[in-house]
Amino acid sequence: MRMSQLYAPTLREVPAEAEIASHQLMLRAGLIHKVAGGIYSYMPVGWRSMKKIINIIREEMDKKGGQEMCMPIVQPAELWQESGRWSVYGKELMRMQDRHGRDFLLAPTHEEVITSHLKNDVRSYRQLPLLPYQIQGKFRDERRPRFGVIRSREFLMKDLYSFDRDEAGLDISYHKMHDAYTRVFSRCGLNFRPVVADSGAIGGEGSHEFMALSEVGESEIIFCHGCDYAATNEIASVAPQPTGLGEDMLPIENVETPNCTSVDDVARLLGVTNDRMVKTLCYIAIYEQEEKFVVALLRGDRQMNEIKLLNHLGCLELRFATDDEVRAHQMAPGYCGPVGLAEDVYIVADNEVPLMVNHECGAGKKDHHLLHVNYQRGDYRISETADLMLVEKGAICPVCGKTLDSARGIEVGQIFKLHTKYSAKLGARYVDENGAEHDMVMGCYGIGVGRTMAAVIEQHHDEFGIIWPITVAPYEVIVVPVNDKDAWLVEQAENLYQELLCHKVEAVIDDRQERPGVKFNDADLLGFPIRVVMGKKLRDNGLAEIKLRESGRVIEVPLAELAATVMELRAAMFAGLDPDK
RNA sequence: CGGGGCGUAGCUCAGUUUGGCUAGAGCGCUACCUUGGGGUGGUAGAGGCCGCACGUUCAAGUCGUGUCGCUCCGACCA
Repeated sequence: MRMSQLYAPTLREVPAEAEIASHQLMLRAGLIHKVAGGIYSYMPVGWRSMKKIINIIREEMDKKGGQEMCMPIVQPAELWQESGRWSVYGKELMRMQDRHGRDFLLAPTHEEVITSHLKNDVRSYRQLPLLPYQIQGKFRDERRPRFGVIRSREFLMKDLYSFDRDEAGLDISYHKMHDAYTRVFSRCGLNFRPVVADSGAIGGEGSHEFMALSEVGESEIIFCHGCDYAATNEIASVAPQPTGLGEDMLPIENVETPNCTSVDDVARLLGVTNDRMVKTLCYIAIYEQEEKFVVALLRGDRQMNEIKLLNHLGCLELRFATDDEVRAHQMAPGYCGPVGLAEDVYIVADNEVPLMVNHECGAGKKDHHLLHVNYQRGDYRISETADLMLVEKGAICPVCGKTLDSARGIEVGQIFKLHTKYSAKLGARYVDENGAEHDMVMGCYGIGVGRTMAAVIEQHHDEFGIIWPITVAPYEVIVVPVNDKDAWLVEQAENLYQELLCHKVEAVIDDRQERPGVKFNDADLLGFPIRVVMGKKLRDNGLAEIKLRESGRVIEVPLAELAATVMELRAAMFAGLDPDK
């Protein structure tokens, strides 16, 4: 490609709308254009990089027995009514009607369609397992699109679905995908980590997210330095650390605590630390048919993980109870406590709470708290205990007992075990060797392609621009003749360029009538892994200069060895990102 | 969805407080000259529904109402 012809609308200044480096660079390098909020075009240079990522994914999926296909993004509501998601999925699901007034949607994911195909096409265990996949656009009407292509509404995703005859088969498929994902992200040059995850609205048990480590990531991950434990903070658990262990149980005291409605205030007034308190949170759990008042108990210094609570309750939504709703259950807002609550109130406690000795808590009466409360003595009732706390840095690893650390990550992929959630609803069954019918056992496995590209840039850039790993670089080499008035120099550059093309090297020649500084800056911005500069030194000493974008290393090479050297360097870069080497 | 900020040239932004000539700058773009190893210097140009609508006024980029869009924080989310 000739730089003079390349459709790469680069920007010298940083567009005002972009906050993070990858978004700014994608805009500045002309990789993407915004069409509407959360909706982007991939421009030619950006799309070349996307195609590289797609090909890597495709190769790894095919290696594991995946079979590529393509499903529609516009789907009829009936399918989603059958699976139950038409009513469950919220406003994120883009719904619409056709000219006849029939309901359709823009697919945010494709479980329904693929499952309905398998239902029609697969009868026998002999046809399983099957691993169909596609690389398709998806649409989710995000409340708040952000960070360019990282959280967009329309996005490109690879989604593979596994269909097995039983759980053992699912385990095999799941492990295949875990391995494939590790290879995909390694080849893309990402610093990533698979972590145990919540399976969210898609449902099912067993899930890993693949996190590209980055400070601008939207997810927090909790991991252990002492062992392999790593999980999203949505699901991370810890070893319980109840306070007061070994103390004698003291009699309950009712004390006045005027105007102290927060844990901090009360603890300060009583002269205890927050971890000696139990906080009582009142929620309204919203189910499809009903609403339920829920009291949740947590050690005073912990934060509630509402995702855990929501999953535990099995409800659709969760909100704080209003002051009136709290009063309706014989409690005072700001002074709630579990002691003396009516029998019909559902009380769920974090695992730590029932083990705590002599804790303080609200008295259920305005301006009063109770001291030395003990569940084990029967001071109050708990309906159920569960893991409810939000795990933070510094907590204790549930596996090895060491201290946990935290980091932020961009979620570039996720794998789920769906089990029979969709096959049962949609009737995707097969007959085994004994003639018995079973639901197929499913898994689903997604990779955000655009997000992966953004994560690569987020991890590989400097103040001058993008530093592409060669495996996903739009072009591999740029040839820069320094002086376009020097015919001999231009000719040498052309020769090299043609020779590289002959060897299937993806090369660009900067044939623009620009100052060297302009060419160098654009080369840095666009992030070509290898830059060849031909200038004065070539004329005077017969030496061209090769500069590597990543290390900044400069090598001076005689003209005769130039092409061979470029190809060696290129091969070494590929080898460095090959998980088999 | 709640709260804040912003919509003026392709991009970054002045101008709006206190309404008043023909709406500005830098970058980019076009032509020519100059320069030729890190965004060279110069000359001449092109480029604007001042987001949209309605209203107030002799007069609106500037004031009011509405609306659309963008953005940040929060809530939420495979």
